[in-house]
Amino acid sequence: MATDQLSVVFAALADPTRRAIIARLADGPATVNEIAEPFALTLPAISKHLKVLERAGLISRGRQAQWRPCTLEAEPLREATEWMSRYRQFWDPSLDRLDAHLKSLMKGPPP
Amino acid sequence: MATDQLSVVFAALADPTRRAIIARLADGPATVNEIAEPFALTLPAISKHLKVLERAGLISRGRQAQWRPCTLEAEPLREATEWMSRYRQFWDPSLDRLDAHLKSLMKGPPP
DNA sequence: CGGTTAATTAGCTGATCGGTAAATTACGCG
DNA sequence: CGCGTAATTTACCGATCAGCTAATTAACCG
Repeated sequence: MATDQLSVVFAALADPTRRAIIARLADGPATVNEIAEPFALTLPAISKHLKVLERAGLISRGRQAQWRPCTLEAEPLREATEWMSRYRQFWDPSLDRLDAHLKSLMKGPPP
Repeated sequence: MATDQLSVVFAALADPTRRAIIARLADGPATVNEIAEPFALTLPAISKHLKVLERAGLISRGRQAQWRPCTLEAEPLREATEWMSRYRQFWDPSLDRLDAHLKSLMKGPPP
């Protein structure tokens, strides 16, 4: 894909397994084995997904003995949402410029 | 990446060239040559990017003589935003559960 | 019809991705 | 120390991706 942060974040989200991991971490931190449990994947595969999420800044990792608990870090989601919000007028009818214009017209014509 | 629609949309957004194309189309429809003009890429490369955006449902294409004008279709952005909004509480302080709890406490303890 | 312009398709290449199996690191404990 | 458990790293594979050049299709114009 590319090297800028936003691209890395979107690329990380473009995989159902990684989105499921995020969903799991929304319920609280978890170890790698706990995260891997629901998936029909090997541990190394999960480890790679976690690395992708970490590079995107979407998770952080602690260190407790031999466990490395993962925690959701949602800040990049804010940036991604921010980028998309620039186009919100194109899909949110309540923010459509024409819609707003028509509404202002219906409130009464200018003098 | 994967085959579900959300993955396709995120994958499409995970490229700066494609995001720039979206930004361009926010100013109105454009032909392929117009879209390609600002980039140091060949036309076939742009054509491929447009196909990716089209598969993601982010653009639609008309047909006027030999021109194929592209139009922004932002509906998938709504779905993507919707998915991210599930985790909004993790980055938006005003939506944080603990934050809300503390605020309600400060308004005065229950009887 | 032939010529021009717009855009796509075909075919190739190098890079990256997602997965596995096997080896390795790191820690806790007897 | 040696063993078990957690997790990562390494090495490798097939598939997909992003880019190019060259060839092709499609539509207009004279």
